[in-house]
Amino acid sequence: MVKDWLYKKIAEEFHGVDFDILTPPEPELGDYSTNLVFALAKRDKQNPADVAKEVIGKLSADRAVSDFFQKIEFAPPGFINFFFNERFLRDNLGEIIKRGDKYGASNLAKGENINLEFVSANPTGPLTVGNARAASFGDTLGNVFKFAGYSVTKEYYINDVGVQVRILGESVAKRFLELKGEKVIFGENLYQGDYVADIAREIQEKKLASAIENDFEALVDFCRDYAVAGLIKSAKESAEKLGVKFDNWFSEKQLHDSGEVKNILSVLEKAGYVYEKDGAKWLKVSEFEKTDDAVLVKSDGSTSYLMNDIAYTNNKFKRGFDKIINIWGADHHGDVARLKAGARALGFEKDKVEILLHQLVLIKKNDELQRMSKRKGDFMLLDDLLAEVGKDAVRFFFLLKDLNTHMEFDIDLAKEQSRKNPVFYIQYATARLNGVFQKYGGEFEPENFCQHSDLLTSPDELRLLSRLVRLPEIIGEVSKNYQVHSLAQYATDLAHAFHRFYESSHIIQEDKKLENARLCLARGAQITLKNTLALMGIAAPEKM
RNA sequence: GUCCCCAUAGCUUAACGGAUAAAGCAACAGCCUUCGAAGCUGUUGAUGGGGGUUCGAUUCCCUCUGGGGACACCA
Repeated sequence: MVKDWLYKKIAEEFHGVDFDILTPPEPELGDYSTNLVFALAKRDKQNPADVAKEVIGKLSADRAVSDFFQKIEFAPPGFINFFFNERFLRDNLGEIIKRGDKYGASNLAKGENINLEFVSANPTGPLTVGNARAASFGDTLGNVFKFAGYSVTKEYYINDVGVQVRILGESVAKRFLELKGEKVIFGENLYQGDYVADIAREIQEKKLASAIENDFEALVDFCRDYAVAGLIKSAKESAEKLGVKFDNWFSEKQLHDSGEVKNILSVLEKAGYVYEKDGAKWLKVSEFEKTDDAVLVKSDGSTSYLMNDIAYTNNKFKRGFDKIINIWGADHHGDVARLKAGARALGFEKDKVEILLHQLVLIKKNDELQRMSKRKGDFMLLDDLLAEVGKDAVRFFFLLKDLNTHMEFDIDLAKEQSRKNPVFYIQYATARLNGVFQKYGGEFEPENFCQHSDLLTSPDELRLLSRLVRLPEIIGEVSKNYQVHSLAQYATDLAHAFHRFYESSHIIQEDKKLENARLCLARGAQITLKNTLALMGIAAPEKM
């Protein structure tokens, strides 16, 4: 990656100074830029122009620098701008075509093993629109990790133990009894959604519970297990419709059955991080984080969510992961410090557990915001949205935005705007590219076609070439800063550069050498776009 | 009451502390006898209020206002 290379180069020449490699606001100003001169001028109390002259002189003398850049110039008040060497851009084009669907991939991470957990919605209802944000983001981040050379497991944690699923079981059981004509009190604390009654009807129609229908507790247990199994299956199907495939569905139940929860509790106790108060056992969170201590074992003897999650975290490390990353909704913000404290109490290093929070998706209805609540049965199903809008538009809609963006999801607006979703702007570029090669008809032969790439000299051709260089750099950055939306921004930028090229430069034409050169560029753009879209889990259609 | 997040163009969003704040949609004006006009070019238009730090602040700090979220022996 040129950007990293340039940074290291400058850092070598001028140590002890803080600087950054930036992208200039206008392409005309160059491909990279550095603010090094601001720092140097201040430190040495010198005029920026003089400092810049010296810096440029030093860098230009370096052969490797001039291989990458043909022009390096000072821009007041204190920037130095770098312009790609056209020869480098053409060489890079050859590299893209050679690497094909591997362009952008690297083994920088050397196989470091990451467990990426996301969505993990309680199996007490179907996936909703709110889950689509974490799903789109997590899946794409995982793809980027893999491309950057990490070994990644995408994981979904199933809370199939505890109060919530027990309430689900009770809800289904009562609907079941209702169907049999019994009068039941269906409290507000039960799950109100229609899907509960659907499951109950299924149980009745298949006569699955006839042996236990007079034993309420047994009925609840059965309904719970039956409903959870069905809802997990439905979550899998919904996720797959969104193009998300998890590598592992991890059941909380197995943590209890295997005795791991108890083991980890005693490990924590032996390490001295647990104390008793008010009949409960508490974790000394405050030894690690500026937060209150939290309960591990409730006074009724059952373990808390936190305790289970600490055992789960331990289980992940036991499976050999070097790093674990959880993507949680912002409503779990308060739990971040507690889980991290638990991991550290077990002796895991601070930065081995990372938790990314995304702001919640709010549903707007009748001009009123409301959180989607599974309990109240008040939500929009992911499946319904996908049926209306389509996978690609849904994914891109979420991927364009920073995780900290608070989103108001107006369903009618989403439907209306789906037609002008920016994803089609990008997909239209892939369709146009396909059209070009179809029109050309012949085989694409890189050896012959790309030997004329020095004919690519127009501003639009060079701009497109310089965009293509960026993909490996974006992937490297996203794999470190998790700013997945910059990949989506890049895709838009790339499509724009292509559309401009396409409009200004006719590809199929009389001059066969120029035609070859432009076909070569078109192929490079096609590969880069396809790879970018593939990372986002979005199709690159040949026709629209 | 305490803590976290957010406020940028009419709308949805970008901008590792850097240059004239960038895109899409909407509006307006142009561009199809050649590869797909779902495109291209141009115009209008924005950093919630007040302080501070800095050579430089949308970005960092304080404060006010307005929104979202969390403050359980629920998960």
